[in-house]
Amino acid sequence: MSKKISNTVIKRLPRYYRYLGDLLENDVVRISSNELSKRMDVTASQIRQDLNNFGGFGQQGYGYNVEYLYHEIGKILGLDRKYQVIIIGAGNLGQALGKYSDFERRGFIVKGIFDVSPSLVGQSIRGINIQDYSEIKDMIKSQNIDIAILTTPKHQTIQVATDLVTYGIKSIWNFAPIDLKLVLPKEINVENVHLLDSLMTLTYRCANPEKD
Amino acid sequence: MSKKISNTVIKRLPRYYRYLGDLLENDVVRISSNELSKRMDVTASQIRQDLNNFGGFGQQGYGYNVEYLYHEIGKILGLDRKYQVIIIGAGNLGQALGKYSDFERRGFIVKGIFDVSPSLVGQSIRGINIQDYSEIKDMIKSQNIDIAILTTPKHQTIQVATDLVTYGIKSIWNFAPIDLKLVLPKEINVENVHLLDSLMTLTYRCANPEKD
DNA sequence: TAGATTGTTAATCGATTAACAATC
DNA sequence: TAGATTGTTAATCGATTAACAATC
Repeated sequence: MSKKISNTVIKRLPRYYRYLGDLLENDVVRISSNELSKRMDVTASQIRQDLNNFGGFGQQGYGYNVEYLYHEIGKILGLDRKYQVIIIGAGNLGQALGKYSDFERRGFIVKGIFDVSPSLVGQSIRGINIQDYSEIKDMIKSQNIDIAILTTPKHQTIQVATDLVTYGIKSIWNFAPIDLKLVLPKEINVENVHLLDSLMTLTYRCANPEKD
Repeated sequence: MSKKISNTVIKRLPRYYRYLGDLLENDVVRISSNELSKRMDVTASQIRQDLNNFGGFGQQGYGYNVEYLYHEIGKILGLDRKYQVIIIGAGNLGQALGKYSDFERRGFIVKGIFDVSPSLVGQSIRGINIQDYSEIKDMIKSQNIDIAILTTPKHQTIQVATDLVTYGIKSIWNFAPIDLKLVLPKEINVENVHLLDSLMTLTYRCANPEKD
């Protein structure tokens, strides 16, 4: 299938998906790129260009059917299936993600939570036992884990990620302040959430307000 | 002071800051754009262009002094001061952020955590009492709060954000799946962390692996 | 001084926007 | 059919990379 989709486009897809989901909730049946562009504050041209990377989902003179487009983008994003995930690192963030029921609703099933700390192992998060890190290999092999969520301390993260890849993990959602992509084989999918980086762009704006 | 800095550049600054911090920890005294470019996997040209948006921090024939550049970027990012923050929404994520001590180390001081749920109000997170949402106005007025962290449910978020702005909040770190920027006055700083959006770019890559 | 490396200008590349013919 | 709106090509804009003179 055709040419490479640019990263900028891919990163916009979840936002389209979110807006279409809202429209669907509000029983909106059809929408034109122009109307959507006003709501989302992007150009209609960009919406049409973005969508046409994946196919012609609209109809001249009519616009887009909201429900159809929503589901099509969902398919493009891989949301037409469930994902088995594990969480590595049962600290504050790991526990919070484990408890976050929105993930489950979206088809992300937390099959295990792992840590090395004896004080955490054995505790239960939403009915999921925190297991010792040493058991992770078995879990990955036996349970067909799709995604590993990393909330490990910075300096252990590279080792953990390398292990996981050895055990067969193909996709990592990484919360540690490390650029894993640079140390893992390039076919491994890595998506980073760098919370402090995000917060720093906010403090940048505090320190450098727009002058108008 | 001079021309507008583009968003793409601003978003790269925390990453530079992170790498320089690592170098500093490892007692590296000087670094050239070329060497840094290899470590970070960006072009040396881009590093020099980015930095020169803010001034000439290097020296021909020598490169950049790591400690100096680290602190200069810190200042640009507004990290040369403390920030008083409050967290609104004491659910899993709000609590995790409240407990996250790395923020404190970076100068973000959690002055209060707020929720509407009677079962949460009165509980204590790292010595900080969860207060009823109705007390938020006083807190903002009396304590000079710089940043509000929003981990509220989707459908309450716009109302909460609007209130906060009325009470004087200028900067919002938003975890709710809503584009606040579109509903708030444009001088309010908003930085979003859309966790599900991020996860969806990962599932996109699961569903559409690179062919080589 | 000679070598190294920046700061900065110019060239290239990619992403966004505009325009419009195709078509429902 | 006439009006609306897409899909798509062409034009513009901005961001990245290359090149090199300035200079430490």
